[in-house]
This record gives sequence, structure tokens and C-alpha cells, in this order.
Amino acid sequence: MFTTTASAPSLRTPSASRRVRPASTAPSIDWIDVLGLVAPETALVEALQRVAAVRDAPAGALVLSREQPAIKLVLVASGQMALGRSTPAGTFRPSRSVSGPAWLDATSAWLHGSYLNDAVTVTDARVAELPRVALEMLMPRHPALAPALLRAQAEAMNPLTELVHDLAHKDAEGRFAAWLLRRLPAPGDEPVIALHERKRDIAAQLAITPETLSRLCAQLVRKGVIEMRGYRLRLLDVPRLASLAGAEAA
Amino acid sequence: MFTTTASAPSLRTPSASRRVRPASTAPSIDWIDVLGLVAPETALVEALQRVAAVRDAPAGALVLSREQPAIKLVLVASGQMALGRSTPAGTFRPSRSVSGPAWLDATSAWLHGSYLNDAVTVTDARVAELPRVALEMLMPRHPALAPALLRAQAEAMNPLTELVHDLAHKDAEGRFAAWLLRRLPAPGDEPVIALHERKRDIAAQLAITPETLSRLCAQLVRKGVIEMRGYRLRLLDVPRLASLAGAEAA
DNA sequence: CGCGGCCTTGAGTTTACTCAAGGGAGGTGG
DNA sequence: CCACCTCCCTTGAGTAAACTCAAGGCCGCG
Repeated sequence: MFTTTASAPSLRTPSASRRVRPASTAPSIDWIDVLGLVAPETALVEALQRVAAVRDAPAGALVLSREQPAIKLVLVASGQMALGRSTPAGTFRPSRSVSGPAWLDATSAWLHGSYLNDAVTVTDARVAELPRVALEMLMPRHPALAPALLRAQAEAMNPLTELVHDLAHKDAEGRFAAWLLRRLPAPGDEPVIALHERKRDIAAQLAITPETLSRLCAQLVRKGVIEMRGYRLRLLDVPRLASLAGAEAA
Repeated sequence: MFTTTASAPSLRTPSASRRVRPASTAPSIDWIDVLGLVAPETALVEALQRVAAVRDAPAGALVLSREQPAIKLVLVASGQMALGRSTPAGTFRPSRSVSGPAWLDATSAWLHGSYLNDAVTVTDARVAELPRVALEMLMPRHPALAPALLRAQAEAMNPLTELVHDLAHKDAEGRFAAWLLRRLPAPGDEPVIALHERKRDIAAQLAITPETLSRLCAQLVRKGVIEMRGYRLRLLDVPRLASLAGAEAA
């Protein structure tokens, strides 16, 4: 995928950018998709395109900071980002990841404060920023905009709620199982998952250590639930995995 | 507060309702506050009042269910609610709590699905429900509505993000310390916190067992950080507490 | 007074973490 | 082209945090 030949995310330094998915050549954003528009709404799309500031960020770049006042909505057109917080010590603690095309932060800008998370690019990425005031000015003329933004925000809530539930009520194995199931290809397709990120990043998302993740994988392999070769794994027993994911520890 | 005399949430059965805060006599909602409106906007307020279905729910009632299709926005005018999930076994696993006046769920209804959480009243509560379609119809006439709803949704995101971070990166003591600090009275007031809920409910919010919470309290008392008498506790050393809360375990 | 629910405390166990060592893959420089 | 170096993943051993199970005390209620 990212590397020419192989199965692994081949990056070396987190900030160095071997792992290149060059931002797509077209400079435009798929607004229809991102906003979940049904009608064509070409006038709205054009207007959005005008107010959006699109830019490319190399892997490892800090795209959002909790220091910045939140005055723009930010979306990821392509690439993958990690949301979390930088510690005073300077290390970054990811809480979750976002893969474009999706909103990175469609909410903070509606409040008078800063962004809620720091965000760092994992792969090269293309991001677009929309000033809140510009959107507010577009609303009267484009009645489809507000509901679309409300939908976009609502959609962002979903994974967060899920995450809270998992962190609060599932043990490490359950969280990993749930994570795998979320990545499950459509039924009918091969139940094979390619990991596009370092395992330690996956571990961070699951709020466990890389060592624990490694042991979990070995354990699932022993149980015959999955099969692993490097960064490519195959789900052998989806029902079993689902039961592990649902087994809400304690 | 809730009981006539005492310091404890005196309820016996979780669903029984000794712990009564009768929903306020006025049948109306403070829309200005809930929506964060700045201008008076009386026309909008009246319109909202018309489309809102207000009802009172006794303590222990199931107000929202993940089985229901989400077609209404729900807000809690007064009282306290727990959000979480019922297990197949029938027990309720709270993830977080909401105290009125605040939105209980301002997001699910914008999507075509069910509610994201089950919600149970902890105290007697008054809830209001607004059909999404009604709000959409009000939007063209009331330009202040959409931004207000966007703000409301955005505000709901904030505590959730915080919660994810705490669950992912803080140990039990840190989460409890952070929880206490969130309840800290305004600086200048007495640093005394009255617990209005059973300790086991607090524990559930923190994703720990009641036993662990009890031990944490004892430990903080031993350290001289807090003082406890029943359900009333005094913060003796706020800076120390803050450092515990910030100490992002590991 | 007894009962039921709640909180507390103790003992033992489990889970996941820390620390440390070793192997593999990929890029780099001689 | 090969040696080396770095970063990553894995595995093992020991430890710490939080859980489970169980027993005891308190309080309000019937």
C-alpha cells in the first residue's frame, strides 16, 4: 500500500516521511461525501471550495494544537492523523486516529476556546480549513449547510462514545477484538486486515503498551482466532472474536 | 439538598425515589441558557416551546434507549441522568452522567440511526424532546437556531474528549482527582464538595470498582489531601490534587 | 428489632505494566 | 556489496495496580 513491495509500514522515524501517500493530485475536496449531501448542491460546493484553505502536511507535522484558538473547522481530505495531547515533556499521547476523508475537528470552532486535541499527521495528509464565520455567512443562502454540519458533528460523536464505552468497560483483549472487528472488510470479502500503522500506534489507540499488544496477538493466534504474518492478518473465527469483543470484562 | 436532613443520598433501591428533587414548578425550559443564545430571540424561544414535548421522569426511569430510532433531540431541564449501556443481562453500565440543564443527546437525531446510549434518571428529572424535523423547519425563519445547535453539540463533545483522555492515560487516582477538581466550587468559596450520588455510581463513572474508590478516598485522607465525613468532603490541598490529576500515569 | 442496601476493609488473584534482552528489516555509509 | 546502525517488534521475568471474594459495620426503614 504505502511501500512498494511489502507488508509493513516502513517508516523509521515517526516524523520522517518514507510512508508517503502523496496527497491526491486533484486540489479539491469531496464535499458531497464529507458533508453527506444528497442533492448535488453545486452552488454550495463551489462556495465551500472558495472559503476553504487547503494545504498539504508531511507525515509527523503538527496540524492542530490545543494552544491555538479554534476559529476554523478542520477536515482531513486524505491521509491519516492522530488526535491526542502533547505532554509538557514533549511526547505525544494519541487518544484516537482519523483517516481522511473525514472531519478532524468540526466542533471546537463553534465555541470560544481552543482546540480540544493536538493533532499530528501519521501519513502525509491534505487538510482543509474553513473559518467558522465564513460558514455562518453562507448559511442563510444555503439552507442545506447547517443540517449537513450538524450531521457531520453528530457523526464525530459516534466513535467517541464507542471509545468511552470500550475504555470504561472492556479489558485489553476486548478492546483489541473490537478494534479488529471495526476494520473487518465487508462480509463476502476476504477477512484480511492490513495494518497501515505501527503496532505501537495501534497499542496507543487501545491504551495499552506495545508489549501487551504483542502478547495479545500471540494469544489470539494460539487460540486460532487470527492468523498473522507481519502486518497482514487474517480473521479465522469472527464469531469468536465478536464474543471476545462483547465480553465486557468484569 | 436532596434529603431533608442529611449528608447522604438516602436512597435505598436505585429506582425508588426518596431522592426527590421535584421538577421545578414552571413547565418551561431556559432555552436561552441551554442554547447559549445572546440576543433575546423571543420568537425563537416561543417556537421551541411549541415544538418541545416536556415530561417528568421519576428516578430510575429509562429515558433513552439504544433500541429507539433517534428522531428527537433530548435535553434534561433539571435532575441528573446517567448515560451508558444496558447489558444483555439487564444491568446498566453507566459511562458518564449529565446534570440539567444540559443536552442529553443533541446529536443522534441528526443521523439515521438509534441513540448512542441508554439513559437512566438518577434523580427525578424533567426532560424535553424536540423532533429533528421540527427544528429543521424552524431554521429558515430563525437564523440563530442552527449556530446555537452547532454550539450545543460542540459543547457536548468537550467532556467526552476529556473523558477519553482520562480513561486512556490516567490511573484511578488521577481520574478521581480530576473528577474532584471538576466539582471544585468557585475559587473563594469553601472547597467543600457534597456528593449527591451513591459512591458506587461515582465509581462507575470513573470506571473503577466501589472498593477501589473507597480505598482511594482513604488514601487521600491519609495523605492529607482531602477530609471526609460521609458524603461531604473538603479539599485541603488543591495544588497537590491537581498534580495527582495531571500525573498521567505511565 | 431485624432486614436490606451501602460502604469499608482485608486477603488473595489477575491483568497489564516496567525493565531488559534479542532478532529482524531497512536505510546508510564505507 | 556488505557492515552497521537504528528503529521496531517480540519474549521473558518481575512488579504494581486494580479486581474479586468475603466479612463486618452502619443506617434507614418496615
